[in-house]
Amino acid sequence: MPEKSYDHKQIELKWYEKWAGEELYKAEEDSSRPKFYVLEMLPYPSGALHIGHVRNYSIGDALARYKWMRGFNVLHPMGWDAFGLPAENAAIANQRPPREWTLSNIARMKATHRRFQFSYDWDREVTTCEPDYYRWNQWFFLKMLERGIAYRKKALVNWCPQCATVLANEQVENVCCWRHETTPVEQRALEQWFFKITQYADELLADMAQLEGNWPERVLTMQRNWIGRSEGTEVDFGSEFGPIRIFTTRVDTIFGATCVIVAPEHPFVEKLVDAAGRARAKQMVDARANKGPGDIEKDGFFTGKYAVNPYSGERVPIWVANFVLMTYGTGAIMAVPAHDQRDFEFCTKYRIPVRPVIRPADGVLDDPATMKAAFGDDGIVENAGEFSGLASEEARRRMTAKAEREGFGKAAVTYRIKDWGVSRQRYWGTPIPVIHCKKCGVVPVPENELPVLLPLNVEITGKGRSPLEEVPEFVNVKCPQCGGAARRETDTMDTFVDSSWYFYRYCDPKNDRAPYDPKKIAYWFTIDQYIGGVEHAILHLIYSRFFTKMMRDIGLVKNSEPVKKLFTQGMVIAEGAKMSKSKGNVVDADWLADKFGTDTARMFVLFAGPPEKEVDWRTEGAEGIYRFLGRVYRFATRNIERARGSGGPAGESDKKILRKLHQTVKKITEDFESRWHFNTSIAAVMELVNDLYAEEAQLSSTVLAEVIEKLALLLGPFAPYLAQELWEELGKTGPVFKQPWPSYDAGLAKEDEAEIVVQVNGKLRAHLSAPFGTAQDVLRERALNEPKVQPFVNGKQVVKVIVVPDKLVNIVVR
RNA sequence: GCUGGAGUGGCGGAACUGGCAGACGCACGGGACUCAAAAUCCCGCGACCUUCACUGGUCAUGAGGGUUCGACCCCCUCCUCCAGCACCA
Repeated sequence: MPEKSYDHKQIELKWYEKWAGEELYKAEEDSSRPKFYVLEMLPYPSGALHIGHVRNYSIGDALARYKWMRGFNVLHPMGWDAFGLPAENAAIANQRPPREWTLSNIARMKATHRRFQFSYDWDREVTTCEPDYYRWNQWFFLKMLERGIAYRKKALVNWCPQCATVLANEQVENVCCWRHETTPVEQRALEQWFFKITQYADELLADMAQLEGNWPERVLTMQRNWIGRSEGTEVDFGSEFGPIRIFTTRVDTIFGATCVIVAPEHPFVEKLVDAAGRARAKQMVDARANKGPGDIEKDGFFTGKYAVNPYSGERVPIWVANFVLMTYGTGAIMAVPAHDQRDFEFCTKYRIPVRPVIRPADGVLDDPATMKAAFGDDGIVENAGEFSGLASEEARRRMTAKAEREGFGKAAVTYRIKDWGVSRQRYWGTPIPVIHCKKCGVVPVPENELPVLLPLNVEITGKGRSPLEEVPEFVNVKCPQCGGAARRETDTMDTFVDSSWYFYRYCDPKNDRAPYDPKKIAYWFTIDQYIGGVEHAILHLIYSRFFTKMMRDIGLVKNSEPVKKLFTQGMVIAEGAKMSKSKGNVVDADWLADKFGTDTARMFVLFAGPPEKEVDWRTEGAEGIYRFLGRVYRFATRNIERARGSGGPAGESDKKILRKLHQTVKKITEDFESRWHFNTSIAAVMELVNDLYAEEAQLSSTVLAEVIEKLALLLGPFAPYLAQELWEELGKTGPVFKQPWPSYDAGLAKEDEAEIVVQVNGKLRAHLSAPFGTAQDVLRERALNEPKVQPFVNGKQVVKVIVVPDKLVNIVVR
């Protein structure tokens, strides 16, 4: 029974070929609904694979295999595999585009767009550009257009000069493009397509209540901040040019308002100031657009005009200032320097009076002459006419009521979230299915003409116009309504549109009449467990919640939320930078899989740390995993003959190993059920194998057989190829991960005797072992008589002895 | 600035409910096997003190304080790092 050396290449290739094309995970609809797990692995048209995906994949894959072995019928929607497994779930694999189509497209994008990183062997089947997705994205777009959820308007939008495209607000980080972190975005006024996500702002917020506890708190916090709901009051300040409407959450402070400030982009600026003033305002807008990360100095000027406070009748100056945003509230504010820190800073700079009108419940009004900072808390309103003496909250209520009664204002809710700009001037992405006709206006492409596909003969110039504009066959069309000459829309959709609903398509991937059959969705949804990266907390995860609500309103789905439980794995960091698709840093994972095999690569990624934590990517430790797998393989192969025999000594070693084995099964089972800390699961298997090496010679055939079999099963989720190979070596057939997960015997896992720790004043002094359930006073006596304890107790007074049954004795002396 | 999260050996990380701090792995050192090397197998590996040695002890979980018989874990104050948001009225 010579051992075999571990040849990962030969093993993995063998099973790769055997499994190719097989539907290994096949979920069927049955009376007990299977679990629905989704890994965030998107069939982006641009979907390149990166290490973050590899990690995500490894976590989800191990988990899905485990669930599968537990008898859960897991729908595990992987159409392709990061580490060289064949398409494992043909049941859900997307219907692929014709191969030639895909390859020519890729070749073209590769050739013309160097920035675009491809890291994967495209000759293997990889989901890339999907006419299927285009079709249904377009279908949804038309439905949204009908309902006014998709609309077009001229708007100030974020423009990345490097990408030469428009970006959504969500894709702007630190005023720079998410793909070019040092390139500030510009503001441009362009005709753009939008999705009215603001219509769902309230619901997106309210429904978070049902996600509480099932989604990571930080994701919910981020979404809450992003939606940014605040309740307040809109108030019209009168002026000779008509009312200037401001928004405030603190109308109770309005008697302290000493000026009105409008944003430099505010439409009133035109009327309020002369050409010089307009130039100055323009300057402010530009300065803000070009500012780098960090603060800009507060800056403003007086317009020379005044507005009237409708509550007090007081005339206050109107200013223009750079810190007031056109994109929030009404684009105009009242400045209450005494009770808002920003206003305080601004007004002190320009010597605008500070007038306190709120005092703490048990204090007095601040003295403006000595104030160092604004008093921003609620309190008691003073010097406010009929409202004097009221608490802030009550004052707000009554003041708002008065505004409504007298028609100069109203209660209002403002959101930070803005409508989702989906227009992109990129080549890849779903073409927006509308036609512009001089006579008929915007005409939707008729449903039976979908999908509108991308032309292949394009040149990608990066010049700031969609490359599609340069393709006359694509652009010049007949108007579907009047038949006259018309132009096809050349903007393509943000790829986040694809990712907003792709998991619905998993449930019905071959449907060619609709994106999916609502009955199938009703069966599968809501997703039980979604696994993805934190980096999508506010992009993808808000968009897909919005899409679900939109689809529900169209009558396609019944659920209001797409995902019941969310798990966000930590990002992969390398040399201080996060690994992401847009940077194309993919080499390491491939290199790892190539050098040590996919089993080692997958297991190493899992061993690197707990999955919710960030990991610093370094490959030094991978050899340890490779060594470990080799140890397992050699142990199994050299003992396989012995394991087939019978009998042998049933000695101490047997007992010890059996106990360790059952403890290991218990530990890994628990890790899978609760924490998903696979790093400790793997450590546990390593411990078991270390013990096996120590006891190897003394083991009986029976125990060897049990141990090798369970080892194969335990390794199934982490190292599927090796596990399968061991399974075959054992003379068993069929895929190892279709075997039931091994059970453990709690009795066997238990130690014979409890090991009791003896402490003196909390310091460890001795160990003793005693049968489980030994009486407290017996433990107490034994501990006190322990020789190693004597020197610390002698000559001292024993004050107290604490006994924790089966665990510990602590002797307190003085 | 605000909101989350985290600080444990040379490194990644364990310690799950307040009960043996450093599991497991990497790196490193030593030994066995070998003509030799690789591979493999075995042993050691927080710091300091003590002992010829066996051993024994002290200090250690970012810093300081508190609660407790007992604190990496709970509470207070502070520091540092990471992430998200950042003039949101």
